[in-house]
Amino acid sequence: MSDKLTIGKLASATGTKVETIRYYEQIGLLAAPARSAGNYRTYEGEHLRRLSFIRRARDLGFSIDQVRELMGLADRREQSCMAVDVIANQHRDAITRKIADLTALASELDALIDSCSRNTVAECRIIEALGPSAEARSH
Amino acid sequence: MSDKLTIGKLASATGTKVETIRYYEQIGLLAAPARSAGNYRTYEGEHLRRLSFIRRARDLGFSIDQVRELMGLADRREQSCMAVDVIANQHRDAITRKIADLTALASELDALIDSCSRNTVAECRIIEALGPSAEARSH
DNA sequence: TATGCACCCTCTAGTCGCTAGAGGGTCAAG
DNA sequence: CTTGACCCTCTAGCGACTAGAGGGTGCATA
Repeated sequence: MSDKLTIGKLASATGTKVETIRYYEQIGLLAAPARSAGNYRTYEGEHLRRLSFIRRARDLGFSIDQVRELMGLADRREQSCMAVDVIANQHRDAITRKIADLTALASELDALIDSCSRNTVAECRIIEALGPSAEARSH
Repeated sequence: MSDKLTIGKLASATGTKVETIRYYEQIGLLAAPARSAGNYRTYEGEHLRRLSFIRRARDLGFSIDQVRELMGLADRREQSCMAVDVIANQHRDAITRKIADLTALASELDALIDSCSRNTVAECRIIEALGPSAEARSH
């Protein structure tokens, strides 16, 4: 029933690497826990909750700074949900842009790949396509 | 008619920052050019062609190491195009995976955002959703 | 009791692809 | 001859870790 955890236990409970937990402590994202007689970190249930929050937000692609902001909001519970909503929406917009960029990239690459007809490199259309553009050559 | 360029000219001709060009030289991606009497880098047409190639490949999302590999292949022109095709396809696959991940992320975020009904943070579903998972709580 | 082994500690440096800044030198125009 | 745009090197910083050196701790087993 004890909720004391070594760093290794906390790591496997949250799917985080041990080094990453120490890193989060170092940058002040996760509070430094008490130490045992042998100088081992001893984590409590609250640390587990915080780290779970951090990991989940990180998995959703929030930056460390955004996570910090979200945790600050979560702690001041009287305040409006709107600030949280704003952060989530900003992040959603960034993801939308990224997907669009990657999709455009993918079709460019597809065109390139289609044009490769297993010739020697001298005739390789991919290499050609990556070369200097026609305008650059015309000067 | 001279094709000698200062680093600034090369930068604006290729849409690269001056610092980035020096960085490419430092990591051995772009050959070091001759120097003028005043120790300025003096680039030739070949440098322009190489840097254009690099920029284009980087814009398509190839890593520096992939660019290095592609340039090596482009130089051995008698050899089969297939190695180039392989690199391009690996990269295409990585992009496909990234798009899938981001799309899944986007719908998770959408669900989160929908559930936020502008209440106080105490009832905020986004913060809840980011908290420790049900399994973690049940232990 | 000794020994082995998994785990923990700190500290430092490396990853990737640049970017920024300090502190200077060069060059061409006015 | 001065101004200002450009160039030089060197070093450190970004984000978010990751890896390694060189050591200490804790527990089980022979």
